[in-house]
Amino acid sequence: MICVNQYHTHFCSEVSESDIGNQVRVAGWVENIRDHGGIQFLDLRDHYGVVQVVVYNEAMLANVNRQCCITVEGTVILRSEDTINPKIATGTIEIKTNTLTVLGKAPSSLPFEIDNSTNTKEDVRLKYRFLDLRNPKVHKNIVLRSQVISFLRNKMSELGFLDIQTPILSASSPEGARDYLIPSRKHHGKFYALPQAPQIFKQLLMVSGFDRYFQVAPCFRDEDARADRSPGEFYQLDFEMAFATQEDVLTVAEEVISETFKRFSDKKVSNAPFPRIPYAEAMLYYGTDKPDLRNPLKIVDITEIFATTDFAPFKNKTIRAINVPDCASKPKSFFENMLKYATEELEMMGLGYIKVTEQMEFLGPINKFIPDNQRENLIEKAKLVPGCVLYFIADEPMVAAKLAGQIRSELGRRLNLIDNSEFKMCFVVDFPMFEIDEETGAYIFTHNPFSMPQGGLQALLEQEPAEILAYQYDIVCNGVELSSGAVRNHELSTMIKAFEIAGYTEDNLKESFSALYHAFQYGPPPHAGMAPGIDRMIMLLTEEESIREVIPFPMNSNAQDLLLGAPTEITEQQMREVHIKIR
RNA sequence: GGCCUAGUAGUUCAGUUGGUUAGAACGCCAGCCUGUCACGCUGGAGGUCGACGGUUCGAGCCCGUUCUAGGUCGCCA
Repeated sequence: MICVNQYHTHFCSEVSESDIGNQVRVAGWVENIRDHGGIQFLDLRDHYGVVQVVVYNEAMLANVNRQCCITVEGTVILRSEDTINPKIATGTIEIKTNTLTVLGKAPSSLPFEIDNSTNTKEDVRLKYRFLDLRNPKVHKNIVLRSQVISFLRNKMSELGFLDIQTPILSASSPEGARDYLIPSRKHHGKFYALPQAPQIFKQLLMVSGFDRYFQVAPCFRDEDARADRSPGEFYQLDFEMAFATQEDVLTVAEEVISETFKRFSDKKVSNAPFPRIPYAEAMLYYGTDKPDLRNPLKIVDITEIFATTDFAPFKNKTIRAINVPDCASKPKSFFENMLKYATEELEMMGLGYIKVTEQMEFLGPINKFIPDNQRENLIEKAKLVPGCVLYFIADEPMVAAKLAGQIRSELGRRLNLIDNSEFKMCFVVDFPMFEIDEETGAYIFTHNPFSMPQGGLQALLEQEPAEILAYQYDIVCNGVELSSGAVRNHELSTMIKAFEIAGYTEDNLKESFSALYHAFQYGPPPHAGMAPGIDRMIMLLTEEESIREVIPFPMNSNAQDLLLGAPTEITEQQMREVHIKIR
């Protein structure tokens, strides 16, 4: 693979015992210099690896600093037994330098230690990202990213999907995130927008008769960053299938996702088929729509046990409970700390619990509020066994569900119940189509106005909107939402009705989504798709906590590119051309 | 926009109750060193303690304002 030229005959990683006695040339960056007086050792690193270079003439190192770029010509020699370095792949040999040429100088003082760059303040790293990326650990993440994307592309092609590019300069969409806008020069006062996702275009491709589409799609959203959310732009494996059901999409997704995770990780990965968990069950058992299935704890609803209670915190509340096995013997501090977490972090009024003794007696202040005629029922419902602890969470229905979910996660963390050596996947399905806006009391789309309601037009006509489910699904890995997708609503009449429920007229629809509205009059096929987030996948594979660790040139959390300085000011002339004035 | 945390040497950090000349490690510079691989040894340079204002005899430390960064809530159909 190497291109033999004046710079190198071998990559640093390639020089081996089979080259002993031969003249070789290697090129790379000086990682370290150890000067012993009369003899100097250089660690020379390129993209592929590291090799030790020996210099017997100090004058050769006149302009050589760490991280400068050099090429070295020399003889490969075997290291003596006692000087072998088992820590590096080329540790049995070294290169005795004949000539050393500096190809690119570097200053003697660097902004940070390359080896340790990941511990440096992020703004400094990002300003010198080109140096940060020389850190083997950071470098490796980008290599992995490339390999994962290449694997995904091959896999999708293998499954018959066509890689089709959709426009980057596109139109602003009325729903969803804030758009990145680009002023038009030729059309005074008008703007392009960068796509938040290729949603409309991929649906149009389905109408165009392409059966299976995919794209490693850049998506742009002008929203604030999070540790796992890049500001500005991110990549999705966007795909869509014509004449497809929800199951068809899930089958493709679980094959692609499980194979990718297996290929690029040593961890145990869920085999297909992944569990399909209805949204309502996810909220009940896990208290979240992105359950971490590595956590064995499950939430149970015991509202009926306390139906007649006078205990004020439980009265007329939804009550959820979490059975924690082998927990009764935990020290007092464990329970105190959990209470502290509940009251301080979650702002709960309290966190009741009972301990179950060997004799199946209940200990704890909540005990006296459990009606005697419900004790057997509670044991059965919550599957109580000797030595377990049952935590109680009482509140309004949705609040109780979410708090129970947070308590469940925290218990999992504190009790080390999470097996970090596996990737556990699931699909969360059957999301509700509509929800009630807390401020206005009106129905709004829960997720996506393009989803097909389960039961179609008839359901929209006959059912209570809050009861209607959508063919809408998420893929979740270890509690991280990897993507969402849906069977799309391709029937204009159904779409009109759905928009009507959400308070929009047919004219609104026609105006906001004119392309779809127009195209769907010309024989749209049923279609469905999904868009797993590629950056998130790579984060999971590399176990990085920040998405910026897996993006070559990320923006900082304030949406600035510290290398190029974006966003930058532009000239008066540029502004005039696009008819923009800054106030 | 709200909240939390942080900001001290090039980097990572320590800095006691407010009290002498603000320290350490790594890096850098000079010297010594022919087998190191986190080389070693000796010496040295390097600081607007984020900024501004206040309290005080005296502020890195206390108070106020502000800026920057990271996290988080809102937001992300």
